[in-house]
Amino acid sequence: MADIARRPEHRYGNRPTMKDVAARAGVGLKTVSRVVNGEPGVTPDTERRVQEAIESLGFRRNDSARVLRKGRTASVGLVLEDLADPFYGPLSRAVEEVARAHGALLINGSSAEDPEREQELALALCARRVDGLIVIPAGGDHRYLEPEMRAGVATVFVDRPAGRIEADTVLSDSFGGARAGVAHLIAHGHRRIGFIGDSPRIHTATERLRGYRAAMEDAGLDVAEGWVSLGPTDPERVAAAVEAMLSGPEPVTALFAGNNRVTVTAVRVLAGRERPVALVGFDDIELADLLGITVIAQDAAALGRTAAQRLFRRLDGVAGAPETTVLATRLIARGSGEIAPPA
Amino acid sequence: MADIARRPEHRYGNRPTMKDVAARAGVGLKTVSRVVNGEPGVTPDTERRVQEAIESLGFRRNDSARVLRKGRTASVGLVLEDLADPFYGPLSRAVEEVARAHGALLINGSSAEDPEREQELALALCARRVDGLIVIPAGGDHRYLEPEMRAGVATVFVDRPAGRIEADTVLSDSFGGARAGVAHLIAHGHRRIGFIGDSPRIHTATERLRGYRAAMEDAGLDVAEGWVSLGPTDPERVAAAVEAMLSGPEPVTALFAGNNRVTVTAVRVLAGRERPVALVGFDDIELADLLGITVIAQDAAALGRTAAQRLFRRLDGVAGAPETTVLATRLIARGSGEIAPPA
DNA sequence: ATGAAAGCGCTAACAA
DNA sequence: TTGTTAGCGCTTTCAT
Repeated sequence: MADIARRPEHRYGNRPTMKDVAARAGVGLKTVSRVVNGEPGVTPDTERRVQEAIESLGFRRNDSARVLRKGRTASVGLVLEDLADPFYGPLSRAVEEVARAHGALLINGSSAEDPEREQELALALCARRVDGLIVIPAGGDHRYLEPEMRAGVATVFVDRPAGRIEADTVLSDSFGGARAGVAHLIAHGHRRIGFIGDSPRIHTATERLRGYRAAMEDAGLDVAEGWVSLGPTDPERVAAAVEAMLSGPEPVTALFAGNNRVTVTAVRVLAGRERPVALVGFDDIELADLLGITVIAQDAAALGRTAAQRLFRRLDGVAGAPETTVLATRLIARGSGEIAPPA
Repeated sequence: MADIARRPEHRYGNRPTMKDVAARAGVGLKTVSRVVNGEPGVTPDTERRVQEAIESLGFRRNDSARVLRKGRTASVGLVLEDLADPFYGPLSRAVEEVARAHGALLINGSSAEDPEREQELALALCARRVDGLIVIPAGGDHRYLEPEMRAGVATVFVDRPAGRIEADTVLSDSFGGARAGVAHLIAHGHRRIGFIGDSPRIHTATERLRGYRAAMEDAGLDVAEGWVSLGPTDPERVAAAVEAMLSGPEPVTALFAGNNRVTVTAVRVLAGRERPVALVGFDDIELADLLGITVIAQDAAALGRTAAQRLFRRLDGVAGAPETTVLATRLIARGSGEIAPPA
């Protein structure tokens, strides 16, 4: 049986095809196709024979071939930063639900905040001919997607705007949210307020910083050197930044945390101090209510849902210039943001 | 130009194919294929001409067609319960990382704890000829996957075992973890301990209940009626269950929470009470350290990583009987589990 | 080094 | 009602 050993790798584990089913049922290929796809024009008797052949052979239609022929994959791609981040889980789930309502599957990938990996992922998804692409940008230049978009890949950017390219976009109001959060601290009597945010490469980080500065300026307050710290959001860096702002001759009496990771670390550091420090964080966190953390909440699911709806509207043929939607944020006062400065 | 209007829907937005590139570059189709795939046997000059044609046309290889021909999709499917659940985010991310290391993309779908939806999703993924499938079971009968597995779809079950079918499986030690958690409460003096868990349809829920009963029995303690409550984990149901166990003539002095959602609700309810009640929860939660919640932690990422590694080992041709791996859990004492019962 | 032809498994278009 | 033919865009095989 030498030929068995020499047989080429069984494709798909050597699964039966419509041709096999047709042979087994003693009908034509197209008849099988009709039965499999529930198309009319098959007598009940023929249909039964085909069904039997399908079951005895364990046939399942190969959607790869179908896709090739039909030209639509019924799948959309989502490139996000990190699926393990509690902010992106609900976002992804919301996209999935909309996709499902449109009969599409979701393929997602994490860029790990690496622009090259973002590009690699997005292009791999395009090569698989996803019908549409939702991208949470890691990089600042998305011209690499221009040929794809021109070729008909519907694309929507979420959470952060696209770089150097015009495209549909859905954002949260980072500027307005941060401004409101800082104004809230000011309203509670604070004058020396620190801002700790993500790397300035990230659009939301700079927008939130802009909101902070606007609120300070609105109140006629100066921002001293050392009150602003942007950078990676690993616990070590953030903890050091918090400590620095709380030490020295003119320590801040309140902190604005630029995102969920920063907030968590800030809460941990502040928990170990005797003198209370006010805190408002961007993004809501699980159990924040129990810890009394005041936050600027954005609705991750709404972000995903809105983006996916925009995507499918485009796929349904709605043309027109790219649109940007900005979703409002919401201040939730829970205690930490209402602590008064020391007298 | 009537024919333009009558042209069929442009496939893939009418993208250029290798044939187009070949015509443009004045070479044969196969030469383009060689350049695109970096195969040898092309002179630098020819290669340059092909590259130019590729760029000017905005060509990108259609992986759908490639897949059809090659028989491998370089993608794996993951069917989980809900991507928005903080437990599954890290699990999914871990699977993705392993897949990426093997050059594969991850397609994931949420079953929403609905067995029919699980099946629908899993079979849709099979129809797309994913190379492998990782399933977190929602249903209790996976015989529907038998033909697929026989046909060569590598399949691994995670977090909960497969129903009525033999398959590779990766689990956390729910029984042992719960037993250790309840023993911990007993060691701190509790005799009346309540258990609130997920629906008995879910394997981990019954396993954890079994662990609870074992620990009680080990200590020679009876389990009174009303101390055990299994069911949906929505906040209303859980809150009612907690209240019920804390009222009446013989209220429990400690609670074991069967999963992260139950723990969160339990903490909220207990926070509103004056008399302290001890609590140990299954699954770690963000900020649990700050709230002093004692938990039995399982490593979601390790679960995903282990399952994915098993999957790719199978895809690499490692045969053999299905194996079940059980990962250990870890008790993290933070205070809530060390509260003594009222004297 | 290069290309022509066959075919992956399916659907669209058109017979019969 | 049913079947036949011709591709979808690519890779494989085998010539040249």
